[in-house]
Amino acid sequence: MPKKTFLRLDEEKRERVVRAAINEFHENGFEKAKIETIADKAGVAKGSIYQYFENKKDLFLYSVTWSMEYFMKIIDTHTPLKEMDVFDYLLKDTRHLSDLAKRERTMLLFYQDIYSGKFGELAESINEELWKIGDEYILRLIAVGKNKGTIRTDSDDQLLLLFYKGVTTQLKEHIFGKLRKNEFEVSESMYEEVEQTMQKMLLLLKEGMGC
Amino acid sequence: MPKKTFLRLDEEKRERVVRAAINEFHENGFEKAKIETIADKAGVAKGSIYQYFENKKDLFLYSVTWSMEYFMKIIDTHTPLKEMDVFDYLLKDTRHLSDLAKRERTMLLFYQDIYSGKFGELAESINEELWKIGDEYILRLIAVGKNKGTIRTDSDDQLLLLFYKGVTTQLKEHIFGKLRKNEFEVSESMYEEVEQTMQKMLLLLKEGMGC
Amino acid sequence: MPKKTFLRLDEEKRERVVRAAINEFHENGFEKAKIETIADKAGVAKGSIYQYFENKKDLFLYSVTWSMEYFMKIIDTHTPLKEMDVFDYLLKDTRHLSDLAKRERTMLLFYQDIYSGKFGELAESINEELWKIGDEYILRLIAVGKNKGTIRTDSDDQLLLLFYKGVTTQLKEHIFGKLRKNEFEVSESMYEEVEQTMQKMLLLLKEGMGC
Amino acid sequence: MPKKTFLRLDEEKRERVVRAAINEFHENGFEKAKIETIADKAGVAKGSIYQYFENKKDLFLYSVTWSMEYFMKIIDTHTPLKEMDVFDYLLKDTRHLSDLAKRERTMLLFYQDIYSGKFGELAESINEELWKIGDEYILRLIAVGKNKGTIRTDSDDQLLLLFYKGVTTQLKEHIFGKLRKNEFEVSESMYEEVEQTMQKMLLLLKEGMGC
DNA sequence: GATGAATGAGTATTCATTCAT
DNA sequence: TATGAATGAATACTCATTCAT
Repeated sequence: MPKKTFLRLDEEKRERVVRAAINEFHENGFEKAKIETIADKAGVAKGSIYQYFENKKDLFLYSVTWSMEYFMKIIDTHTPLKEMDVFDYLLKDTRHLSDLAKRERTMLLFYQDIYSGKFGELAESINEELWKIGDEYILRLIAVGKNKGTIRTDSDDQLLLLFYKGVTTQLKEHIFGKLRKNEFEVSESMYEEVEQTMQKMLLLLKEGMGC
Repeated sequence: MPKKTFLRLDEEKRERVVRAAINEFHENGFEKAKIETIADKAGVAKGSIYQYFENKKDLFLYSVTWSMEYFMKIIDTHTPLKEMDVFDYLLKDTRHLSDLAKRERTMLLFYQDIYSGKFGELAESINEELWKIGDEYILRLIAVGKNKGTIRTDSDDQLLLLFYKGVTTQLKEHIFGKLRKNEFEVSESMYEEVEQTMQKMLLLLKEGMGC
Repeated sequence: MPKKTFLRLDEEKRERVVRAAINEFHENGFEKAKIETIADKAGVAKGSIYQYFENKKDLFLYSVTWSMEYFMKIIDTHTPLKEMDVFDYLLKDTRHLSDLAKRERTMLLFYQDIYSGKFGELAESINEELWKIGDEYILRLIAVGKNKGTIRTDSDDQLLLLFYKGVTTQLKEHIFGKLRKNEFEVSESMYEEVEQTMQKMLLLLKEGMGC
Repeated sequence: MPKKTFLRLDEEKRERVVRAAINEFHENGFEKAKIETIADKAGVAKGSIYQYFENKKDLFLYSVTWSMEYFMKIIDTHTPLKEMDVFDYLLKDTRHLSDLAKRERTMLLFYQDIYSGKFGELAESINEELWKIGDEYILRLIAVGKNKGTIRTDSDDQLLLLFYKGVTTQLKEHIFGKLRKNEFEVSESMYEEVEQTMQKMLLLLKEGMGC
């Protein structure tokens, strides 16, 4: 809900402002984030921020929305929905992560903050919607898998979703943690290691850990 | 790292203070939590808090430690480590959750806040340790499982840990969410539903989702 | 002291701007009155206001002057100075009040604000002049009355002025208060009541309250 | 509605704070009055003001109440209600004004600000009560006068009240204006002049201006 | 040890005014 | 001339922390 003034600004400036906000919110959290710092980072006057947004919270909420839409667009581009396998999707999606992490590190970290509930009730409403969208996407993949015969049909979709999300979320966080440790510089050896982990995890996902 | 003064206090008062702190930190987050409110909730003077702890952060850190130790004790009591199966452990652990949720709701919610990274870098150091302890516990269970032949041996322990944690974490959150919705009042029918979900998830954990 | 630009505007626009200003200043006082709101109310751009007036104060001062001149014109029209009796004047003037209150409520309220000193030193200079003009008017009526023999001659004019103003001001405020309570809808019965109050007050003015 | 903290303070400090507030509010009006300045004038820290009062408005309202009660007390002391004549009351009251003006100039000016409606809706509720109390006082005097036969009985009390207030208010303002011009230094000659004005006005009050 | 009054650094927000288009 | 985006000075209010009693 930015003000009209903000919407009339040219794209470049708008992006500068939002990225500055995202950066500050990620670094300091909502409470400690300073509007002045955001303004400085964006190269505008403090007062201008208030011509663009109602208040700090408004700016924050917009930043959340913006970053989410940003990723949606990217994901849409890279993972053409139709007829994909859940398992392939995982591979593609996870591989894509390291690319993104390099180019849009801060935004990705911010996204993680939101996702992990760091901002608490602040981002809650938006966050819930985010979850729903993601869930529906996966549910469709599951349906496809059942049809194709790659996914067991004796388990209901919601449960499979839970299972899938649990495993993949953990995997992504694991990989992301590794990237962070290397400051997002991916060496060849590490790339292979990650690739192997993914493959193995995929196996567990398919076959389970029992015997 | 409370001051000596605090340690000399009688148990009951100490607990009152910590619980007040936990309550406030959970409700408002670190930044917005007010020392005065904590003091009021605990029925002591604001100044007294500063005779017990160095500062707000100190009190927070102690609250984190305290709540973790509190749960450790309980878990230790309820799940005697030796010779247990990972899968049985999951059932026991998860069932135990609803009991706890009723008796120690706030503290459990606080624990979740910590675990989910809501307090960011603040609780990080402590959090990491927590993770390690939990991980080691599960790793031992995995080793036991491999020995007994209930867990596949062609996957390395770290990967199995990742897999196990992903699934169980998600499951616990799912169940916890349900409890929260019902304001932690567990009906018989709901109990059965949860029980079933657990059983099914256990199956997926063992056999995987593929076919 | 508006700028030339303002004076070149067509009458209608000028009036729109001043009335918007009067409205805003009456509703919120000088400090809290917002230039932007005035601009909006007048249907012009905020920047335009600064092309018309030096600053907020300038606009305010002009609004004061404008409203005063507005009333002067009306009073002049309705109460032809010559040869009128002070007492008749009071009746005419007071009766006129309810008419005005209906047509130009806000402006009248604004006028009252000025008169009662609500704007403090801001309107002081202008206010003083206003007083002088009003006083001279009444002094002339008093002189006429003394000549005609309707006013006692053993009291000096300044004192009589003081006396007259005290009584009439109070009366007007009383009547105005009544009007306001009825939201300026004058019923027949109320009209008569007011009329009687005026007549009785007139008697006291003439004969005093002693016996 | 000051906070408990304020009420626990010793009298001297409380008075220092209120007087500082009155001073600042009178000099700059509500909007432009600075809490920091008030704190400085009172010799306390800015933050302390907020331990004493909820906010600026709270402090203001208390200042109004305080000053009104202050004058009530004084008036009560100086003008023993019983059996006094309205006309004598006027003389006593008015004479008393110059005394007060010297000793408690600022507070008297503040009182005038309130009375004249300078603070608008802010002081309205309190102001109305003030009016009522004052009115009742005078109404009683009028009743006494009618009984004694010093006041005409063919006019109803409310009207007489209106009349009396109109004249006396004007007179007081006139005298106060003179005092202000002389910076509240009363010379002997001026004293006599004022005394005469009062006597003459009293005559008009009794006998009216007609003949 | 307990208390709660005192302190002041820190910050979100407002809005008159300027100025480029 | 009209517009509305940009600016930053100004200020109420919060709250962790200190300290005298």
